[in-house]
Amino acid sequence: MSVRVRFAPSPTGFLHIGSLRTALYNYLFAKHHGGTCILRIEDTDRTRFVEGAIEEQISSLAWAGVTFDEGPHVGGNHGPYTQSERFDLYREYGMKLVGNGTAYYAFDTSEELDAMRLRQQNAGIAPKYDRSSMRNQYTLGELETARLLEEGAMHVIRLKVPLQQDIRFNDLIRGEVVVNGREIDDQILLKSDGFPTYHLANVVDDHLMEITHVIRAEEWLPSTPKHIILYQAFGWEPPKFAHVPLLLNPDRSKMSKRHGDVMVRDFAAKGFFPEALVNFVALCGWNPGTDNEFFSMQELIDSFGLDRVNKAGAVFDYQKLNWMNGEYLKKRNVHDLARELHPKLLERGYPYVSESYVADVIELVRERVAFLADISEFADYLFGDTLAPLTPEAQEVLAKVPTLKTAIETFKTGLSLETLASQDAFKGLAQSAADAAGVKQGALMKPLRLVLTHREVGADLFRTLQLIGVERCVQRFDAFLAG
RNA sequence: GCACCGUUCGUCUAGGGGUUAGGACACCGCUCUUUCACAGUGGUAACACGGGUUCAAUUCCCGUACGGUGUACCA
Repeated sequence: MSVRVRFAPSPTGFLHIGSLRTALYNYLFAKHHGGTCILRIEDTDRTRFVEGAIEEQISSLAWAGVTFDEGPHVGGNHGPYTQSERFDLYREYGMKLVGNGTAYYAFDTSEELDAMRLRQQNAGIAPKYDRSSMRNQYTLGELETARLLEEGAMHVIRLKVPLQQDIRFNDLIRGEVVVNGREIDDQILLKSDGFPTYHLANVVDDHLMEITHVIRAEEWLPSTPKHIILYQAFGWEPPKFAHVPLLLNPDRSKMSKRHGDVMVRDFAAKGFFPEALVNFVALCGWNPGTDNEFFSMQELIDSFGLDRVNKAGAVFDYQKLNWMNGEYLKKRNVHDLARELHPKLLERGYPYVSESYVADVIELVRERVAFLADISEFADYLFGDTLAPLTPEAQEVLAKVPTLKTAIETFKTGLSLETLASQDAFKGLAQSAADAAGVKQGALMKPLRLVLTHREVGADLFRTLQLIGVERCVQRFDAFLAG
C-alpha cells in the first residue's frame, strides 16, 4: 500500500514555524516513500476563521518548498479537501455512530457543563463529562430523548467511550502508549450547530482520504486514544501514528510569539533563505545519524525517516539559525544574490549601480554578515556617498595621527587607476604617505579606512578602495581635508 | 489535581551494557589578517536523582524529581 500523509492546518492565522516543520516531515516522509502528500483544511470552527489564512499558509509552505499532491488548491480524487465543504458527511457518519450505539445524544447547556466541572473541581476529581448524571440519552431515557429531539431541543452527539477498557496504540516515534478508558472524556463529535468537532472530522477524513500515516505534533498525543476509539466505533483500521516533538521557547514551553518570530513569513521578511530555514528546522527533532548538517530538500527526502525523529522537544535556537543562513549566504551563487539585492538598493535610496558592481561588493563582504540584506547596511559606503557619522572612538583614532592631513594629501594626489591597479602599487603609495606624515605605514591604515568609510571594520582595504574608485576616494579625501 | 509524553555540554544532537561520552551553534584562547570577519587550531562544558538487574549501567527495569503537553460545543 502506498504511503498517503496529510498536513491539516486550521485557517486561524499565518503559518507557524512549528507547522512548517510538521508539514515538512509529512512531505519528506511521503516523498521518501514515493507516496502522496495531501493538504486538508480543517475549518470546522467558523468562529476562528481568518480571511486569507489558507492562501497565506499555502504560499508560506510553497516559499519553503513544501508542496502538495492533493489539496484544495490542486485538486485530487479524494476531495473536497476543505472540511467546511464536507459537512454533510460528518453528520452522516456521526449518526452512524449513534445508530450503532457508540455515540449518544446529550442535551446539557454550557451553564450546566460549567457547573458540572466546578463540582468536580471542588471534589478534587478530573473534569470529565459525567454520563450518568447529566442530561443525555441514557439518563433521560429513549422516550424523553425522542421527544426532546422532536421538539428541536439543542443537543450534541457525544462519543460513548468504553470505560474499563485499555486503549492502546503504537506510536512510530514513542512506542506503545496505553490509556485507560476511564481517563478519556466522552468527546463531543457533533456540536449543537450540527458542525463536527476536530476529532470526528479528522478521523472521518483520514479514513475517507485513505491516509496511512498521521504525522502531527506531540500536542495531539493525549487525544489520540479518542481517535482510536472512533476508528473502533466505525470498524475502521486506524492509520499509523507518529507524534513529533514540539518546538520550544528558551524556557521550554511550546514555541510562541513574545520570545521571537514564529511565523514563517516573519522569517522570510527577515531575509532568511528558505533553504536555510528548511535545513535548520528539519534538524530540530530529526538527525541523519551522520555529522552532516547541510541538506538540500532532495537530500532531506533521501535521508529522512521517522525512526530518527527524537522524542524530546527542541528549543529553537535563533543563533544557530542565523549561522546557518550565513553559511547559505556564503555558498550561494553571487550573481543570483546580486540580482536579488540590486533592486533593494534603489528602494533604500542608494544611487544606481550596476548589478555586476553589486556582485563585486557581495563577493567582498558576504562572509562578514549573516543576511544578504545586511550587506546594504554593512557596506553603505560602497553604495552611497552619505557616510555614517563618525563615532567618538573613530574621532579619537583620527586624532592620534596629528599629521594625518598631510598623509591624506599624499594619498589624494597619488591616487590613480595605476596605484589602485595592484596591491604593490597601493603599498608604495601608502609608504610615501606614511613618509610624508612621518609615521609608520601600519599606523595609517585604520585612519585611512575611517576617512573613506567612516567605519572601523570592514573588508580588505585595498579591495575596498578599488570598489570605491578614484573619484569617490578623492571626494572623501576632500571632505576630510575640508573638515 | 488527573492523564500522557519527555530528561546526554548553555542550545541542537551522536552514542549506547565496558568509549579519553563524539559533532555542531554559542563562548574563550592561539595562528592568519596592520581591522573585523572567514579559515585553521586548541579549550571550557553534559549522561537529573535514588534504587535494582549485571562482573560491569550514562545505556536495561522500577521509583523520585523536574519539565512539557493535554484536560473546550478550539484545532
